[in-house]
Amino acid sequence: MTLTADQKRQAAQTHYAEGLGLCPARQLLEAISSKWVTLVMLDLADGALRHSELRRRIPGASQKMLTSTLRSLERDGLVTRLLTLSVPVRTDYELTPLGHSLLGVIHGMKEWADDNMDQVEEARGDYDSRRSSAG
Amino acid sequence: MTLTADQKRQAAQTHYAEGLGLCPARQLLEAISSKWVTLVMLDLADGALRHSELRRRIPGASQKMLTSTLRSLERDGLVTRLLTLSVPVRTDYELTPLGHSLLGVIHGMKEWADDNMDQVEEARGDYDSRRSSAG
DNA sequence: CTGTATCCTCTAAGATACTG
DNA sequence: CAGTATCTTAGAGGATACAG
Repeated sequence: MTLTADQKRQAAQTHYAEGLGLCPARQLLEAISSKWVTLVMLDLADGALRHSELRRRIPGASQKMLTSTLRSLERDGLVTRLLTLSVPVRTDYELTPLGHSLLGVIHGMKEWADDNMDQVEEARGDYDSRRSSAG
Repeated sequence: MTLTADQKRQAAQTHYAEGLGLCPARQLLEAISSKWVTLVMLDLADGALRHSELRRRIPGASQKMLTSTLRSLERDGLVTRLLTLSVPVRTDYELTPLGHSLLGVIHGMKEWADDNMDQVEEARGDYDSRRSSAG
């Protein structure tokens, strides 16, 4: 069978997008852009914390989201999980060396944001007002 | 009226999450984690490009996504759009100084990813095999 | 205390078709 | 060539209830 131009283009797009998913930088971006990842890592920067302590520090995260965030961090080798089988149970989370090194990148982003996001805000305001008025 | 403990907790979570949305670092993360943003910015690093040229370089992005990515970059003051009313029309996109400075952060992420994502990959493999086997 | 299972909502991303 | 409008879908995030 022959493909139409549209079908060929779409196949090329799909192929490219699949390759993109394997790109290291893309994977990193997807890992750290999930909503609570950076907050958890920043809280763990100074040492291990219990699950309940993390909940206290990040009240916006539901229990489910906190657990799933920690699971993916553990899976990625960025955080270790230490389970103590007492009554009641106790779990401690701690950054791995790899996690600590990633913290450097996160701080870089945070710094740029603190220095420049007000400019971005301003640009957004300008753009939006140009849109709504006589444009 | 009185609130249950659950209702109070949830109100606190909502309030916290709203504040989080205003955090500069969070906003930055949301801006650059959208799928095509970094690719577009990297392609514009060496100079202005036309819309059609960007499409050629990033075949995975549909026309709609490329346009909407460029719009949000323009709105954020990271990219300028120059429209030339010839026949056919021509538009050129170029990084602003602010956009160039953000490129530094992006390169930092890319570098960390190139250096360390193989370790992450390995950790994922280990974690998954531990899950599937005797655990 | 910590973690799982279920159900629900909202939106980013994509497919498609059309206009100046 | 560049852009817009509409429809659909997959998945992240959240609410709730339950379990070891």
